Amino acid sequence: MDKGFESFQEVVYRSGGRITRVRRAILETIYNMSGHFQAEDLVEALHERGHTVSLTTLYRNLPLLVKAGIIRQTCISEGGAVRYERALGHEHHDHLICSRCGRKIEFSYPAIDVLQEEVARNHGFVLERHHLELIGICPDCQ
Amino acid sequence: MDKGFESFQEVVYRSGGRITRVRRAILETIYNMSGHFQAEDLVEALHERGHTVSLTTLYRNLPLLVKAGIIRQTCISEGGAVRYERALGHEHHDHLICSRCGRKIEFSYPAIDVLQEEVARNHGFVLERHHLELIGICPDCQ
DNA sequence: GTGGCTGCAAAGAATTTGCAAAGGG
DNA sequence: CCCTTTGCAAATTCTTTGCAGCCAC
Repeated sequence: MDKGFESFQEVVYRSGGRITRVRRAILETIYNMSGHFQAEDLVEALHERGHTVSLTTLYRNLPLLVKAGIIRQTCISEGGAVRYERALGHEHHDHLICSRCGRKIEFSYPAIDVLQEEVARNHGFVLERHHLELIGICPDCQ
Repeated sequence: MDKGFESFQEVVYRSGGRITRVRRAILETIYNMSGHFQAEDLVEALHERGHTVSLTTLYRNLPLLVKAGIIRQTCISEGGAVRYERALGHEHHDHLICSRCGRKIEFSYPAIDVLQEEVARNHGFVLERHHLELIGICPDCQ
């Protein structure tokens, strides 16, 4: 819980920034977000919790939140806005996505990660992260 | 070569459309594209080959080209425009991306595909396609 | 010929930037 | 107190739509 605040604080201070009421509110609201969200969803969630934050401010803070490891961008290919998901306390995972109903299932499969490391090593890369998205038809839609 | 024309023609006709000079030009230009490109790159390439095609028309044709399997959307997470790559005569592959210099390396690793099939099966999904992106630091940037 | 296609200009959606006022340390 | 942050409005960027004329079949 506090872990996120500290790393955010560190990122902010290190870039000459300050911890403000708005930033605290954003952080707190993100802790209570689940699933994928875009900038506008987050503003809405903030409003529901009684905080008034503009979209502009949010857009300015998102990069800091990513850098602090509080959220991460997802690679879900749905046209339009950039999607994020909580990263803190939410292990890395990949997605199975139904192309008919859009249902998203999170999974992780260590054996795949091992092979990815292998590919990276073969090319001399030091792997930082990955995005894997499996698109298909879910049982209900078949 | 002609294979692409035929499948495009089929998609166009099946939706009550017509094969026009502009569509032929787009198709021909895509055959000569390499790597990733966005709508604007394609218009430029068309101009260089002496064809005048508007961005509007291109945007209207991209979905048809995707449906015909001529191009596919890539999942490269760089903010901004949607990226495509040639699909025809260009086997499915995944990407290794350097987070420092942006270099992109294509690879394919059948063993990973096998495991992906396994994951999908475990969840009752029928797999249609996938996107895999490995982000790390390339040998030159280390 | 008729109905789809094209280009232009204008509308839209998501994100960014300029600026003056508010607020953190 | 100084300098960052904020919110508003306006600007940008990418994409979509409306409409009149053009063109494929």
